[in-house]
Amino acid sequence: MVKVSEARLRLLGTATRVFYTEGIHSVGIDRIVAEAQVTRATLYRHFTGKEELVVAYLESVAQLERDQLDHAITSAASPADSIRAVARSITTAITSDGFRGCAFLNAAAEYPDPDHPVHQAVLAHRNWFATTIATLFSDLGDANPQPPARHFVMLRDGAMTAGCLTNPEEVCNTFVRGVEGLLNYRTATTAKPA
Amino acid sequence: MVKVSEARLRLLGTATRVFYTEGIHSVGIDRIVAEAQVTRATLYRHFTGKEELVVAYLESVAQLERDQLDHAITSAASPADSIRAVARSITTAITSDGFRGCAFLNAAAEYPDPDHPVHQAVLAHRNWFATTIATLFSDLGDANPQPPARHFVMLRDGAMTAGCLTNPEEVCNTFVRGVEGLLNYRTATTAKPA
DNA sequence: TTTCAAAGAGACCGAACGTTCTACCTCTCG
DNA sequence: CGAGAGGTAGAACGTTCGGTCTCTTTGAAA
Repeated sequence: MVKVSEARLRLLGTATRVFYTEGIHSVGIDRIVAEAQVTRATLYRHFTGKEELVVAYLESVAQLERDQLDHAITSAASPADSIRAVARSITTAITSDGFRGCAFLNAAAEYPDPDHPVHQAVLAHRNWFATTIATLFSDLGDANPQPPARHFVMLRDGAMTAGCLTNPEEVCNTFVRGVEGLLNYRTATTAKPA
Repeated sequence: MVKVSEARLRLLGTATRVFYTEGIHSVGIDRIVAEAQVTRATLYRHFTGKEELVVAYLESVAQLERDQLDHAITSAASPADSIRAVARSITTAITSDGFRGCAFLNAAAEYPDPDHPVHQAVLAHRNWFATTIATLFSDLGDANPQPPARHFVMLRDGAMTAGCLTNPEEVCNTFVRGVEGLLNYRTATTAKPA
């Protein structure tokens, strides 16, 4: 049994919460250290610096999303239902309390430099998501799953971004309509019975 | 003739460029003052502080977008072409050099507090955009223009956000396909000949 | 010519930033 | 028992932050 440091967990937990709700550049490590009830020295024993803490924050969120998506997909009855389950997990996120948009898109807005580790972490997670969605459309019988997958991701990005700027329910409605339209259009053209 | 301060123009110009390409919290006023070849005192003579400069930056971009959109709309032959023209202005932006996403979405990511003036400036511009698009779909003959308008905005947000994270051409392709699909679906159901 | 606002030059402020340091405590494992 | 890792506590580092200050120079209108 690997003993996971208690202080490290508190550190990463508060970092996740504070970075997500308030932004990254806006909050200093003093805030995180104080709210995690940890001293500065402890932070720098577990992380080389703020940058590494930010990357760890994003990777913890990425792990969470991967778990959620895996669960949603594997517990779906059909390929089409898998996509609907993914859509539902997105609408659930958007309508949940304290929703502040996509952690990765927000991070990318703060770290525009493509070479920066934080930006790279964002790109890595987005690549995983894109290929995962493409696999779903491939399972749906589409020979060329990229176009509908990109369409789905575009709707998802728009919904996640606008979800904390306008009425979340309306955004969710528009999103699920779009996804249903995408599924209908696909079956109407590529025509392989579900 | 109202003499517009030369220094103020330089200030706002460099602020626009630097804030857009590097983010807002990341750059201090020293950078802006230095690149604008202006002293600190001059900055604080024209703006009460950094916050006001940020708002001025966003409003200058908003003015630019309004002009572009007005021109695109008025020079279109039909209501449907107006929407296509708007879509084209978006793809043009995405594929242009130095594209870093939507200035407003990026700003919102850095200012999550809904009461903050910067956040409010973002919301104001987004409201204008939403109503403008809704008017276009209304002109297209749709009795209930909100759903397709929201769909359009969602695609736009997704495209603008992803346009600087993945291949811009692919994003544009997906976006115009989505818009065309939206127009087709609309005419196929609401059924008023163009 | 006088006047006055705009701008330049640059020192200065307190605060916050991310980071490093020493010193001491307290477990657990060998 | 003793060593060492992980934790606490807190001072301190130099830098940058946003913002204010005084003083001088410029230039055009009154």
